[in-house]
Amino acid sequence: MRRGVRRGFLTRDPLEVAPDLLGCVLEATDTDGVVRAGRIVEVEAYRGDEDPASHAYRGPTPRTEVMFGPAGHLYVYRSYGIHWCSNVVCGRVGTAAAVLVRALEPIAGLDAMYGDRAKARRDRDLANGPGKLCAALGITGEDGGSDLCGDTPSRVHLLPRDRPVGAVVHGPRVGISVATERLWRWWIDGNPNVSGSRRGGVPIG
DNA sequence: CCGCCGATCTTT
DNA sequence: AAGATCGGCGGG
Repeated sequence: MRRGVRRGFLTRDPLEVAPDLLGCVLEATDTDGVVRAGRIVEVEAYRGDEDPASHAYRGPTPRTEVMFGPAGHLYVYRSYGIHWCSNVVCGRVGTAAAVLVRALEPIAGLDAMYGDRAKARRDRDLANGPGKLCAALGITGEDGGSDLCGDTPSRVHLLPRDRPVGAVVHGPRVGISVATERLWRWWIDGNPNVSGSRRGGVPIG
């Protein structure tokens, strides 16, 4: 049977998908067979064709190719030569929409996560940033293109919400120098696992 | 708590 | 040459 969210849930505009991903669970089975998982608490939307902050803004390249494909796959990129970062591809084939997963609340495999996050002292330090959560789940460039919906074999999956999500706020995306006026970052208000720069949030709606 | 900066790889 | 980051260090 299928494991993961329905692909149709992701075949929408990233501005709709992003807040809907809060509370969903990102899960990865590591090389020892240990399941590591966390609840998504912070996301950012990137809309390739008209978004100068998107890696896909200038059209497809070998790196960004997966973003132009079907929704529900994983786009992984190298950040500052050191970290890996994970995005959920969404939207229709031919568009380059994606949602960057910025932070998780760890819920399974915490002991294994500490093994790959030597600097973490508390649970909330394990995955409170896009590079940290990839390390915590053991996601690398080799996982790029994985099917998160589970229709084809994959060690990384995106699962539906397992509980209601509290108040959601949004604000500017982190670490970009263009299109900073767009409030395309969403997070769960007050959640201790949200990444460092969480100021400036305003209620949505 | 805050700001600065180096590490190190991919793309332009 | 710059970047969708992180963590160590120094100062307040």
